[in-house]
Amino acid sequence: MSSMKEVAKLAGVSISTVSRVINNSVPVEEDTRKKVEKAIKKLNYKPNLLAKGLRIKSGRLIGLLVPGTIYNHAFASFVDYIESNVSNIGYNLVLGHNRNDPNSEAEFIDTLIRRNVDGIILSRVSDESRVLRMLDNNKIPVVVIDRAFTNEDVPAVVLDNYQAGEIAAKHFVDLGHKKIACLTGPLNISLCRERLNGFRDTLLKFNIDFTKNDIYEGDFKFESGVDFAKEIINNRKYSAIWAQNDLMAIGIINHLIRVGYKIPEDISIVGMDDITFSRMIVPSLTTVGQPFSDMCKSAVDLIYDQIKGKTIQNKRLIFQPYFVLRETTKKY
Amino acid sequence: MSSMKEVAKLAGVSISTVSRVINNSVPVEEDTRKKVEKAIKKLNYKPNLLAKGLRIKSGRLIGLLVPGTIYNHAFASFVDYIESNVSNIGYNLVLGHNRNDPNSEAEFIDTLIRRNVDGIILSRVSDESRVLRMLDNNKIPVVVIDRAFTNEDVPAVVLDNYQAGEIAAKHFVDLGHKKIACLTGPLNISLCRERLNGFRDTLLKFNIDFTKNDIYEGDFKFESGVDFAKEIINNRKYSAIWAQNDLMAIGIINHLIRVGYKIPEDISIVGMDDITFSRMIVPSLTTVGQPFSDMCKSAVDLIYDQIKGKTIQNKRLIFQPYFVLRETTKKY
DNA sequence: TTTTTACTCGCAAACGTTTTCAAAAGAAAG
DNA sequence: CTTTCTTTTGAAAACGTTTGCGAGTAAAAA
Repeated sequence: MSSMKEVAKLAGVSISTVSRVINNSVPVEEDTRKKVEKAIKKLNYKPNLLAKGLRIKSGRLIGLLVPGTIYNHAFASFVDYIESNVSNIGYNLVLGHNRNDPNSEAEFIDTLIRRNVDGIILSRVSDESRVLRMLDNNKIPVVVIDRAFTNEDVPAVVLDNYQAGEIAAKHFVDLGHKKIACLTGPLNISLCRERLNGFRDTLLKFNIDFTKNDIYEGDFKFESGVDFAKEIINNRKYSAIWAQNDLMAIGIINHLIRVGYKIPEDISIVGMDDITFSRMIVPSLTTVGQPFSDMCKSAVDLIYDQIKGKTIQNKRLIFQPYFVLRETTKKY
Repeated sequence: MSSMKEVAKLAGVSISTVSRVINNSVPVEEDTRKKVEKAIKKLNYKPNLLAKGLRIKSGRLIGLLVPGTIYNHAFASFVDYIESNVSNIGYNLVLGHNRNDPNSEAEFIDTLIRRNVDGIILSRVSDESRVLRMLDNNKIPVVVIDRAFTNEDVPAVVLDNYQAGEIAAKHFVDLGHKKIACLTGPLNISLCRERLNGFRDTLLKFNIDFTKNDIYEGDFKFESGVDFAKEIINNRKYSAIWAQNDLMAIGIINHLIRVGYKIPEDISIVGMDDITFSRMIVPSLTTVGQPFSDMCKSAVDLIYDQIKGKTIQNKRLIFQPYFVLRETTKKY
């Protein structure tokens, strides 16, 4: 790798001049600019990003912490979309998995800081307060996506989860269902409760019976859906089920089909997320989608605004879920 | 962020001493070590990685280039597994998507070099020769995963794709199928041809008719499977189909079920990859699996060996596919 | 012509580390 | 009591950039 010094020597100018034509921070005479540019081309020179970063205190990096993409396809989308947007604004993405281990999570954040990252995007954090403590010592732009912090000061890109519940419930109401269950995610997670609230409130508004007993707590995994299905088939109590993510919905469908149910004839099922696979199964999954692509774009926009020093007016960007009618639901 | 200078001042020693206790490169007296360690703790000091990297010419980063994980779930696994292993050896992962655009691909590699990455892992490259040219100017450890370069000098972690074809074919043979088709990936990709060769050779060895006409070229996407299914249902010619990845297999199944086929009663289908979703559909997909986790571990091991200066004996690590019997195949 | 102003450019410090070299101090040997 | 050898430490250069300051030159104003 050639350095500025070599470019400078070849062009017969000083290092500072080379720097100036590269960043064109200060006007340099057309003549010398040409010379420098020629030298740069000839040596195929590219500025070293560590040196630059050290000097200007910016690693030109954005960190992304995800819970791991294998068991939840939704996060694979996050990684993809975020990388694209990060790349679009001229940064690189350094990726870390939260292994449900606060320590390795903290260690990752730590290396990010030590790399002078310009921003950090977090989705699902093991230890919120610890992360926050690490972060606001150093003034690093942050945004959480998918799950807001309880601390309302940290910018967040989230879904209107309450409305997601409303949408699912409304769909069941429209179809005339009366016996409805909900398979939630872990209820210590607030977005699961919000979804549930929207769902419950809407059902009650339409005078549909829905009690504690109709709520089942899952863990967002496929098996969780299977287990739930096993649990409810004994008493054919429900005609409709909302699972709070597609993976669990697919688990439910999987088991119900296996034991001979017809879907949607025997039971209607709605998922949530609209992962790519939900349209690939038969019957294809009716679901409440999240605009992942838009949310990711907003997340890095929000980081970028902070980098540029804009004060962000709206700390919480709320996106609306959309309804995807497919084949797993039917009039009662 | 505090710096070495502050630690040094607080501990009443020189910067060099601080450096020495941190890297314990050179013995320092127990007394002063204690003092320094106390100061480090007190200031919560962590070495800046840009400065360090600049000095020792190592960004402590490993770059990963993938084609994008959204449309092919297999690559989501790659990202996950690679990140885990990279993290295990104390490095961070910087992720880039090859957008099927040689230019943005080149630009990504370029920034990696400018960041003094210690290694680069490539899976699916748009412009092999260009990437190679960029890479061996600078002596950066490289390994390709999933798809080997034609240049046999660059270390590769690949599947025994020929054997994958054999496994699929053998299974059909064992089940007594005679009319067999293959939906391949893009045939300009060598691994697709290898898979096909293994498949074809095995069928022919068992005197099963298999000609050009039984080969259909897909593009590894779901829709490709659907289209293929549409094409073949008119003449119920085949009793068994091998799709060269699960996504296409799922597409085939999807459409066949839709038009009333029973699987595996009417037709047997085998996929390839063993992505997480292949066990979640009904019927679950019989498939030829790739040991992604092991392959990724080997890939970063191979990088690590190169970083450590070991000369790697075996430039091509070949992994064996495994067979996963599920529900989409049946005796003829 | 002399003075002022504007424009280019180079020097050198700085960013936060590592590492070579040598100095200081203490221990061992003569 | 020197001399020599170890051991521990600090000073300073280096990694490759950016940037404040001032010098030099040319153009504009007096």
